[in-house]
Amino acid sequence: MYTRQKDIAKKTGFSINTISLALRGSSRISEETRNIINQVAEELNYIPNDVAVSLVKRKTKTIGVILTEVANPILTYTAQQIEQCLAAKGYTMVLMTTRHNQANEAKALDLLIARRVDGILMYPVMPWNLDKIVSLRKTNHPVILLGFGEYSSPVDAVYVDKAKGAFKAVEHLARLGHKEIVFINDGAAGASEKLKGYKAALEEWGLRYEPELIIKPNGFGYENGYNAAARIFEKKRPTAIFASMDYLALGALRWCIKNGLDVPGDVAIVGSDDIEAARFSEVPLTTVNYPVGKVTLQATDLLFKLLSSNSKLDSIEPQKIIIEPNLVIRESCGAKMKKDSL
Amino acid sequence: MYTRQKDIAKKTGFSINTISLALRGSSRISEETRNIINQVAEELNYIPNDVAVSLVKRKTKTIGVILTEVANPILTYTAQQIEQCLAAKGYTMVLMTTRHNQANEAKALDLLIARRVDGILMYPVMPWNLDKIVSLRKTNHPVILLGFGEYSSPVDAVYVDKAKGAFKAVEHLARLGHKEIVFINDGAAGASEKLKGYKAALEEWGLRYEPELIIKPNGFGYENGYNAAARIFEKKRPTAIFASMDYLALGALRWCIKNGLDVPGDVAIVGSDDIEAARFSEVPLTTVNYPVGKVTLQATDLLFKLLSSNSKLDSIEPQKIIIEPNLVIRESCGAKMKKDSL
DNA sequence: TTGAAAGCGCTAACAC
DNA sequence: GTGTTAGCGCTTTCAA
Repeated sequence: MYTRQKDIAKKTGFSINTISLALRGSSRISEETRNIINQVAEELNYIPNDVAVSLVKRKTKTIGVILTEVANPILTYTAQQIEQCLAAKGYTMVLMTTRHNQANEAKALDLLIARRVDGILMYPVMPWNLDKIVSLRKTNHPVILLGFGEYSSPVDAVYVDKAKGAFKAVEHLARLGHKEIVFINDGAAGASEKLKGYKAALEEWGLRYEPELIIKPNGFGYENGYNAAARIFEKKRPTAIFASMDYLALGALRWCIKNGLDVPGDVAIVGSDDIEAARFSEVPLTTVNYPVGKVTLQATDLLFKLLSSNSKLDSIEPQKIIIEPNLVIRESCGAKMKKDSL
Repeated sequence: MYTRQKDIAKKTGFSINTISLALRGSSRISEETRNIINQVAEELNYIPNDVAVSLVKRKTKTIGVILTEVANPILTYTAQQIEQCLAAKGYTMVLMTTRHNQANEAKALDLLIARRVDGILMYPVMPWNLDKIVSLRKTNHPVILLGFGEYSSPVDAVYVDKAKGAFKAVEHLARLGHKEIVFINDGAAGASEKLKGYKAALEEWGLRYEPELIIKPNGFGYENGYNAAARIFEKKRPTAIFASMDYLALGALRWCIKNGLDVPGDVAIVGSDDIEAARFSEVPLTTVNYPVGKVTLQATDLLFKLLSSNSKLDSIEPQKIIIEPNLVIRESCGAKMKKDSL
């Protein structure tokens, strides 16, 4: 079915070894024979067998990428960026998703190791339970963790400083003069850090922290944000809302408008993540972004650094790279005029 | 670094072959020795080397997936679905993106073939230039094309009937009483089929086809839809708009609202693709969906059918599977009352 | 400049 | 039941 070097050898009369060298452009082979060999290879439609190469080289030029899902636009974009980075270096990506299930994650890791990927980039399901990753590191398997929050275990990781993001959002609102800033905080990974940032910003601006202003939605969706807003305005009249996810913010935005509140006139809203829908909502949403590009770039860089180092992983200190998010200012916070947009 | 079967053999005193069989649970090996071997394997932390297995079995249990990009939500979702389907069958996915560039596509194909993937699923960059795929098929490489439009070449493919989708959209508008239905039609793959569907629906409802109602935007984005709407209303007062992509529809929607037109009261709007933003727009968008689940399921099914058939690909007729899209009715067309939603 | 031999880690066919 | 041998397609010494 496939042409092998052996076939070219037979046809040209050279040894397999010569074929192998010639095809790889070795200067140890005379140009003349190299030409002959290349030509015959072409004729026979020779396609190298990377599987065999991987076996002898003990390198697959493949990186495993494990995501919790890919519906999340941030992860989607991450996957895309990673693929590009890897392709540029001649590497290939095996993509697996865990659907937030730890058993799937374990299976994925095992499979990737069995396939002998050279390294792994992953968003862990449970950022607080990283034993497996730690032990993989001990057996010299490079795994870089990406993420939304801090990792305390001794692992290599690149993540976004969520506390800083929340701080920036709340500070921005405080600077605009808001005194009562609601925080719709989902319970997902990073929730406590976001809260930390929220509190820090309040303190910085001399505002009192009021627990009633913290509201926990019943989920991560649009509807949950809508309902959360309904709950808030039942008893309070805050002038600003910061939400830990854009969908929550968008849901709250919808509730406000539906109930005759002007955004940002009556209430300013800031979300988190900068998903696409944030840009196209009825009032374009100001939001804390997640710098996907930086994260993936740093992560792949770190990975390749580990791959090219010839010392044992065990002898290298785990590295943590922290990325700072930025505030994307649109209309929903009142800092920018409506006229600017379409 | 890695434990090999040889190491287990040495430690237990059995031959490599016995180890191999035992680890695969062969009944030819006595339970006793199997237990011993498994235990030692565990002790030594044995992890099979799939690369070696692939080499001898001439099967990699890997499927290559080539997408034009992954930012497009449809493709994202596709990638996710495919990964799931493949994982369920013990297959793994190598994902590559072409960024709509034919050279990248060719490179990706070559690489995947060199890696000896068992099959390929792909969204081609140029649906009308499929020579490479055709010749791959001749050399027994199963490639299933997914897509947005028809493929005329002799290839295996699963695609959505765009003409039917356009027909459904326009018919719906006609049924609601609209006489002047604008068609914002991007020039991408499938444009002519969509036009066919548009015309067919008009004819079915006894409406005249007016070329001035067909408008070609200057791109695929939100702004292009906005500008297209501006151009339309300069000279016409249509009551309905059908757009070949949701972004175009969303942009048109924004223009209408900004210019004091009520949607759907004054003008009804229908988009295509059912991207997420369609659900969360200021007026939730009625749109023709793209049944990703069905497409991927059929595509993987077809692929596995080809993989399990032991006759040469050349002797099997190329198969084309056509999927019919559905109309997702929301508020922007006026068929559903606003009260229903948040 | 080219070739011979060994080996990457595993499975398969056959023998015992 | 278990071992022996050969081989998957390639690279890598080492020799000529």
